[in-house]
Amino acid sequence: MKEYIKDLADTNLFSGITPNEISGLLDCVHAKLVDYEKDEFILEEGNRTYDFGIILSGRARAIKWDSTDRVIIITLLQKGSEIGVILAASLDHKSPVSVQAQEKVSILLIPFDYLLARCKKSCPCHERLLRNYINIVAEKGLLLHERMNCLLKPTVREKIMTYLMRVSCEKQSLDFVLPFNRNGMAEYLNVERSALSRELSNMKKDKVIDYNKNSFRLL
Amino acid sequence: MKEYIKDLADTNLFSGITPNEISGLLDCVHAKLVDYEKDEFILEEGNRTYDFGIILSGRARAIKWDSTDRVIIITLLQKGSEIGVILAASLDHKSPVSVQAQEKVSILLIPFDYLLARCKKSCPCHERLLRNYINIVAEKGLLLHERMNCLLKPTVREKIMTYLMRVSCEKQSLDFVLPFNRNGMAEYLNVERSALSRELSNMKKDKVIDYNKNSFRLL
DNA sequence: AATCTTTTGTTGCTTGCGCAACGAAAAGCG
DNA sequence: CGCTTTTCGTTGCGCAAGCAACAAAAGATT
Repeated sequence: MKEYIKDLADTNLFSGITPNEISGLLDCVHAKLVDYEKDEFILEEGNRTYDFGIILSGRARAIKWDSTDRVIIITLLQKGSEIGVILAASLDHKSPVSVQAQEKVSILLIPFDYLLARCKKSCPCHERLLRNYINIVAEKGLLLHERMNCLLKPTVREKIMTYLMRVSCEKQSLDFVLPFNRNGMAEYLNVERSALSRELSNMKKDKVIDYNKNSFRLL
Repeated sequence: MKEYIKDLADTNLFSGITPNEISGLLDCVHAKLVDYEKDEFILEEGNRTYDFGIILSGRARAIKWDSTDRVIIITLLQKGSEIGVILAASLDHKSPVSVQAQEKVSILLIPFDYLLARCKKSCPCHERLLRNYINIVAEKGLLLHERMNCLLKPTVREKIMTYLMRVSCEKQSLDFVLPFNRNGMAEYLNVERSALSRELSNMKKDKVIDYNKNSFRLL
C-alpha cells in the first residue's frame, strides 16, 4: 500500500494531510486494497455496501439501465475519483448505481464506520479527513445536479449544448476533447446514438460547433 | 427560538440530541431565525450561500427552469426539511437550484463553518451533529438519484409508473395521496401537463392504475 | 495486405408527445 | 349566490427523435 501514498496525497479525501499522516490514517481507518478486472462490477445497483473507495489506478463508469436495458452513464470515474461516497454515508446503504471497471482497476477501500470513529490518538488529521469527506459528498451531489441540467433539456440539441458548454467551461477553452466516443456520449446524454450523430451534423452545418472524432470546438 | 426546540428534536439534523443539548448547540453554531413570505425566494440558482437551513414551518419547493422558462420541480420541502445542505458543504457554494416558499415559511439558518468548528466545550453532541449532517447530505444525493430514475425513463407512462411505485413503496400501500396537483406532477416528471393527463387516462383505461384528483391506487 | 470488428454517419419510417386551443368542473372571492 | 380564477381532461396537429438498416471509415488481428 505504501507505493500509493504519494498519489493519495493528491486526492480530495486526503487533501491537506501530509504523506506521513496519511500512512498512519490508513491503519486507523482500516483501509484495504482491492483489484478488479476489466468489465467487472465494483458495485451493483441495489446491493448494500458499507465501504467507500478511491480509485488508485484505472478507469470505471457509474451506470444505470433503463427499462429497455439501454445503458445510461451517470459519471465517469478515473484515478483519484471516489466510489460509493454517497452510498456509504446513506442510511440504508443500497446502491443507486452500478459501477463497472473499464479496465484493470485498483481501489483503496475504507469502511465508513472507521472514518467516523475518532481514532484513539485523536489526531487532528482525522478531523480533516471528515471535513474532506463532507466536501466530497456535497460535490457528488452537485455532479448529479449538473447531470440533471443535461437530462432536463427538452431537445437533443440543447442536451448537447448544455454538456459541451459545461466541458468547455471546465477546460477553460472553446477547444476540448471529450472523454466519450459517440456511443458513450449518447449514453451520457440519454439519447439515441443516431439521433445524436444527426444533430451533431446539423449543428456543424449551422456553424454552432465544429468537431472531428472527440475533439470539439464551440463557435 | 425556544419554542421550536421541541420540533427540532424530531429533525434529522438533531436526531439523537436532547432538547437541552440542542438549546446549547444553537448558540454554539450561531443559529438564527429567518422568515419568508409566500412566493419569496429562499435561495436563487447561481447565488452563493454559506448557510444551510431547516424549515420550522411552512412548505417550499426546489426548482429549476428549462430553456423555455418552464418550471421543473426538483424536490418538495416541508417542516423539518433541510435547505441548501449540499450547497453549504460544497466548494464554491453556488446554488444549483432555486428554492421558493409556497406559503409563509420560517427557517432556522446555520452557518456551515460553525457547524464544522468544534465548540470550545467540545460537547459530544456537536460530534453527533456532524455525523447527522453527513447522513443528510448523502440522503439528499440519493434523492437526486431517485429523481433521475424518473427523468431517465423514455416514455411518459414509465415516468409516471416509476414515480407512483416509489411513492407507493414509501407509503407502504397501493393507495396513496400525492403531494402534487396535475400541474405540479407534470413539473416534477418534466412532461407536458396535457400529455400527463392523456397518459393517466390511458393508464386508467388499461386498468393499471385508478385515481381521482390526487388519490391514486396501483392495480 | 487481407480480413474482421468497431465506430460513425446517413436516411426513411413511424410514433410519442409537445403544443395550442377549448370546455367543463372545482375552487376562491366579493 | 353569481362571478372570476384556477384546475383538469380532451383532442387535432406537427415535429422531434427513436428505431432499424446500411454503408463508409477507422482500428484491430493474424
